[in-house]
Amino acid sequence: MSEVKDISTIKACPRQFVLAINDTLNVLSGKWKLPIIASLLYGKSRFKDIQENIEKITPRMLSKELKDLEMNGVVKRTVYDSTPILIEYSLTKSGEDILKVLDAMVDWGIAHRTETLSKA
Amino acid sequence: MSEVKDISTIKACPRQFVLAINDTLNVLSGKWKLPIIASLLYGKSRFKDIQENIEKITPRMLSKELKDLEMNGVVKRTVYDSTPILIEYSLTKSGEDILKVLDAMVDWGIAHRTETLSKA
DNA sequence: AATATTAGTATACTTAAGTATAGTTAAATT
DNA sequence: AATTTAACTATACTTAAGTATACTAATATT
Repeated sequence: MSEVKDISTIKACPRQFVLAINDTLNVLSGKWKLPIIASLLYGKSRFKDIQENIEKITPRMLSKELKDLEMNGVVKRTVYDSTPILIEYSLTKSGEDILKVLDAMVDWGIAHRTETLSKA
Repeated sequence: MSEVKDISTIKACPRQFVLAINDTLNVLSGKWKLPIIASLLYGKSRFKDIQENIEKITPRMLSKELKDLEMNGVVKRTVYDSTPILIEYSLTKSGEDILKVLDAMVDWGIAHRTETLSKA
């Protein structure tokens, strides 16, 4: 019934794959990262813009998450030395490329809903 | 410098896309879901097997997460009415298909590391 | 001169996620 | 008859994630 697998016959998932997946999940998980990235996918914008775009996010969370994303190389913060000073956030190349992951997620999510509904 | 966009000109992300992405993130987020899914990708197995496969997971967490994944249609729990009773966990079709999402994540994660290293 | 705006920070708090440890039921083995 | 194994559950606890509210510094507007 249950085939007993010898541990040595099991292909291990290469460590770098695991790391890569975790990196990706890190960038996407939490309550606000996705809304922020989505907001930036429509173009660079300022703190206030993003805050108004995302209902109910507090400046504390927005600030924290932007810093986080910046540290992870997903978001770029540019300070324009004009008066008044202007600060703009934008996605890096990697940040834009994450759209491919989101596409895969949309596909799976939709297929999954179809799949589970057909069995309900 | 910063182009002011009229809100009405911004394409909104279709609601179903957002839902789909959130469904997907839900299935993957948290400390243990991915290890559990990875473990099941190598074949159906029993509670004890998974527990031994995943170092440091407590039975409480494994139980909780398996229930969660089952409720979300990703994992299937089969009870064999043998003596002793045998319980096996496996991935559903959807559960297996999530590999495509993981592939996209691996690709992004690796490209992202390359990208950020080249700039460091 | 008083008020508003941008881009945040500070402090205290609540809720959610995960951990530690022990216990349960039923049958199997010694 | 006592111990072990499988598949969990229960209770209490800790840590991480997110919220609420107020505040600040620098400039701009009225």
